[in-house]
Amino acid sequence: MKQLCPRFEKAMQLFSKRWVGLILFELLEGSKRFSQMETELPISGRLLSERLKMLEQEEIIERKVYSEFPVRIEYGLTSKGKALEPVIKEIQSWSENWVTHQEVESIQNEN
Amino acid sequence: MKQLCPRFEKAMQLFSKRWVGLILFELLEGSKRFSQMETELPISGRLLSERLKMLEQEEIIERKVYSEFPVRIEYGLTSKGKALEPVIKEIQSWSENWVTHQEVESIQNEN
DNA sequence: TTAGATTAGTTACTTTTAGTAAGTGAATGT
DNA sequence: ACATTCACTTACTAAAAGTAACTAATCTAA
Repeated sequence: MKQLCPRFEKAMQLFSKRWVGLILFELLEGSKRFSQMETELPISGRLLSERLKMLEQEEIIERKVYSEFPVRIEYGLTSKGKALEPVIKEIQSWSENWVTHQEVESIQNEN
Repeated sequence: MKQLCPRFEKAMQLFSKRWVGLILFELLEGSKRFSQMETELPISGRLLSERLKMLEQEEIIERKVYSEFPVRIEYGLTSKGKALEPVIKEIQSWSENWVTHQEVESIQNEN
């Protein structure tokens, strides 16, 4: 097996985990709370928690605890995370140009 | 659940399938044969076959049969596939700037 | 004419990851 | 003391990925 590019492989390993793209898309709008993301994305608490933990470990997002009542925890992008904006924008732009109406329908019927 | 952007969701659904990114990376260099990709990527025949079939259905790649001996089958990008180049380039650029040496080591120890 | 080589897959099986739904714990308000 | 809210966990089932051995079609050489 050839070595391609280890950094690219690592990046793809991250990016190709389900929901990571949508989570980053959300967080590019600004910091969000757990429950807010759970509502806005078609992802369960279990996986959201798992992904946030992983993205925090990768230093792509950071977790901030506000000791209010009820407790408020906000997730936001680090500079490493913000640096992913062009990637998300390119995917967005491709999807607007190339993903057809039909394809969008079929994804919706699944839910 | 909010509606985010259905086209973006569809694109991410594609992109977040394991190996899709690496397959596209490979094909941006030019058309490739099945066995060549199997050698160059850390992916098994079973999944490579599955992904190529799916990408063909999505009209991102096309399959060309050359009736030689032994039979030659080449996979290449369509214009929809080539339009993904900026996405791949942005991921590549991010990975060069932000993926550390350590992270690259850890991925290699897994194999 | 049959045995071997070559490419592009497929099948059967195990392991890992994702999805669902119900439950937990800390902090507070009534 | 009891209910409420948020941010998760846990236990379980379903789907996807990984592995290895096998197949079908075509030609070539003995």
